[in-house]
Amino acid sequence: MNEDTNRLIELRREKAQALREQGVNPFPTTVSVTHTTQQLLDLYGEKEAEAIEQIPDRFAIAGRVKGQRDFGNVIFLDIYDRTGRLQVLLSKKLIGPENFQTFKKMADIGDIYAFAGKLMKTRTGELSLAADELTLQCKSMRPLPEKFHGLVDVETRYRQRYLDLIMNPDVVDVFRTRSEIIRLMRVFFSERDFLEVETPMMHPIAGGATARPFVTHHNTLDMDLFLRIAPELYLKRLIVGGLERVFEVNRNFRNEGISTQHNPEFTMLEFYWAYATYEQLMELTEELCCFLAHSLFGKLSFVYQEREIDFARPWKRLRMADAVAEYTDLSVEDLKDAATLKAFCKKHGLEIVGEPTPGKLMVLIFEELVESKLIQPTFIYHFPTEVSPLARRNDENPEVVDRFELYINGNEIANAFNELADPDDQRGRFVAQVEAKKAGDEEAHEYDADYIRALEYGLPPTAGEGIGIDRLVMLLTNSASIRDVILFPQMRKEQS
RNA sequence: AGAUCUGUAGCUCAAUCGGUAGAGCAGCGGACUCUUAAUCCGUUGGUUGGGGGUUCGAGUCCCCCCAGGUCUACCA
Repeated sequence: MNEDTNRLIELRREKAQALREQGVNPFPTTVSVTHTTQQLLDLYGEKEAEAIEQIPDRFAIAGRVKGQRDFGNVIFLDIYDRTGRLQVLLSKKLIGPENFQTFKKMADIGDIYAFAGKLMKTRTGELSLAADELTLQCKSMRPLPEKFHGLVDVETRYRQRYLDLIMNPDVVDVFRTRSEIIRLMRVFFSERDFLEVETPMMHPIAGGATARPFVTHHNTLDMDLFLRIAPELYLKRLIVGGLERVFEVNRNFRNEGISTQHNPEFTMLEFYWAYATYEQLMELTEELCCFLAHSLFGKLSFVYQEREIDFARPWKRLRMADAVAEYTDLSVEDLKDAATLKAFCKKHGLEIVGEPTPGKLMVLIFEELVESKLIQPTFIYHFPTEVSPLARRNDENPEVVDRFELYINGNEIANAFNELADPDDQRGRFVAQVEAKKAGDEEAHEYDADYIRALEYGLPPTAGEGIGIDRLVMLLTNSASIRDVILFPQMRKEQS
């Protein structure tokens, strides 16, 4: 139905107009509030009725009216503020017949009111505010969803998150937890002397990851810019600058598909630690995740989608080659032979593009056949050099880099490595990427000359890591879709 | 991008084989001074996502389009 002709909205408009004519502004400035609903419950919820009656103070709360039980000369209201719910008792006796009548005629579920009065206990023993004063704080023009089933429609929940938040307390909890996780991360890194920084979101060169970027344009400079796909190259410039320990919590933008695991803009924690190695990052990652789980749950295990996830340390560590050997019938020796790997891929229906190296084939097999089986936290390390253009080679085996990814519940949660500090090696890797790009690899890196210049000044031995916050929040809030942990997930345009 | 499912009143859902579009809640009118989805009586509300087709007749069958969910692909 056309929203402009909806009779429920029309009725509320008429009520607002009637209020104006009575001298009541339906959209006033605020009145002072003394307590939240939770404060009152904490202070007086357990007290006996007699004790409550002795309290001479008046209290003022404000919130949305979400429920109403009308008994003629007395009305019970469910008032919700950010902390929870309190019952308000409105009676003709206390507020006077005129106010009482006005409320009955003009108030709707969804309106926001402030109430002041003394506390009381009802016959059922529930702490309630017996209002002797009420002030409309906002006239709501739209009816809320039904009180029992609430708002279920997933599309409406995402498009109108405000309504989702009004109706579904579980959703509020998820976003409170998300906020708490990010707060704890800041505590964790601050305690370890990491400096929080903000680096550009608009990059002249989209670097630091392999992904297709969003392109935008700066009019005055008349230049195309890319929304960042990763902050990595800027954060490492800061390590060159001597900051030594930095972290950033911010959005990355990747012009890729949307799924339960992917949103075009997503939040990444990246941190860089000079004079540390990726082995130390594994330790730090375990510490961080355990700190989060312990802070949230008071223990290290939790259930995700009916599966028990256990953060108890130490976490499993597997070289990628060993992981592939463990989860397939290939041997570590087979992994060096392109022909064997190609045959294996063909047998398992894995699509091969071009003439990949054994390393690339191993990664393909890993991603297709192994990843999803890594349920408990597992570090996979020693990635092939050719898929890791910014990572330092392993000293014993230059074919692999000192890099790991963390998998939990079959999902990549973190990616980390010893940073490549050798500017000539880095230049060579960029050149290889540029050639891959010319050969049609849309996601290959571009050549970043200033980054090479920075490396030429000297990057101390550094390890760096990125942690996908949305996915970690999914795990820790038992959310099945990334859209459930992003307040306003990306949607197509709504039909008018 | 492909496969598949879904879209009916403000919300949550019905509607048998293709045969008069219905309920609960909300709303509106009324009763009620202790309820917790209050209760009771009465009652309004529909271009069935949009467009086209088949048919005597379409919410239902067919085609196109729009939006969403899930899986796959890309990716973190």
